[in-house]
Amino acid sequence: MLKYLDHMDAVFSALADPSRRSMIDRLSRGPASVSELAAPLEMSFPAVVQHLAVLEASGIVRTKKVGRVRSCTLEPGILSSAEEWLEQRRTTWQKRLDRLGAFLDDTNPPPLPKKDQSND
Amino acid sequence: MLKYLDHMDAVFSALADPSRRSMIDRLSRGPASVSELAAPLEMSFPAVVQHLAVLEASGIVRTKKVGRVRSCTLEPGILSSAEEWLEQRRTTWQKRLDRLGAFLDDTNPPPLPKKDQSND
DNA sequence: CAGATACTTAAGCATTTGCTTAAGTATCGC
DNA sequence: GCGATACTTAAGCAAATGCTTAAGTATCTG
Repeated sequence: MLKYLDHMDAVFSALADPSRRSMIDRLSRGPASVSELAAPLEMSFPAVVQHLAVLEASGIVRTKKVGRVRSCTLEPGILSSAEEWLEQRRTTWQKRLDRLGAFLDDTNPPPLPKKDQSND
Repeated sequence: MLKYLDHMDAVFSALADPSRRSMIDRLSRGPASVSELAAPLEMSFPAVVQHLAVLEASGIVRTKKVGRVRSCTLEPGILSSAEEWLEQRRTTWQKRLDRLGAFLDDTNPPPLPKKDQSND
């Protein structure tokens, strides 16, 4: 397997598949066995196991085998890290817009404190 | 190109590549031409154009050609939608933990405030 | 107009991904 | 023990991905 230079690669790659997102969705409601994760998915059991391996490699899911059942749980911190990456870029963009707005306000001061519409 | 059943596929797939994330990062600081996006990336120009096409298909980036220069801008709403998907699952998980905690508090009042834990 | 700049398009190729089937192995319940 | 259950592992394959080079086409600049 190829090693990810950036861990975000693994996280966003794992999130990029609808079957894997459905597994995450299921696990957000509580731990589940591999069979439970597989039940709603229309694919072979080994295919589900492979998806699970991707989720586990990314750190999104942790599993632990008890007897013959593998129990899977969500690791919410990893989802947070992805959220933070997105938030950071989005807010950088937003701040830039705010600065631009302030600059325009300074350069060209507000003429009338009207609320409804501008005309002329 | 294959049509995505779920638009989140396109968004998270686009985010899964480090070159594309670096392009998003650059664009979060303001609009840029394709050449500007390509400059820090150690790959051929057509490769960058292909990455840009992925970003544009996902809706994360919008582009507009002015003269011979294609100007690229970030579409922050798409990043928000990805953020919301993650937040929703993470908070569903968190709420479940909170409910579980409340249940345990009701059933079995707190004995000792321990901080350590080990398992496996 | 001519040459430089900024993409654009097409073809090809190695690797990765997402499945499949066909085998295992390791508990569990009687 | 013995069959059912719950995975596990391996091999194979079609399609998608991430590049490449080699050619375009516009649009500026002098």
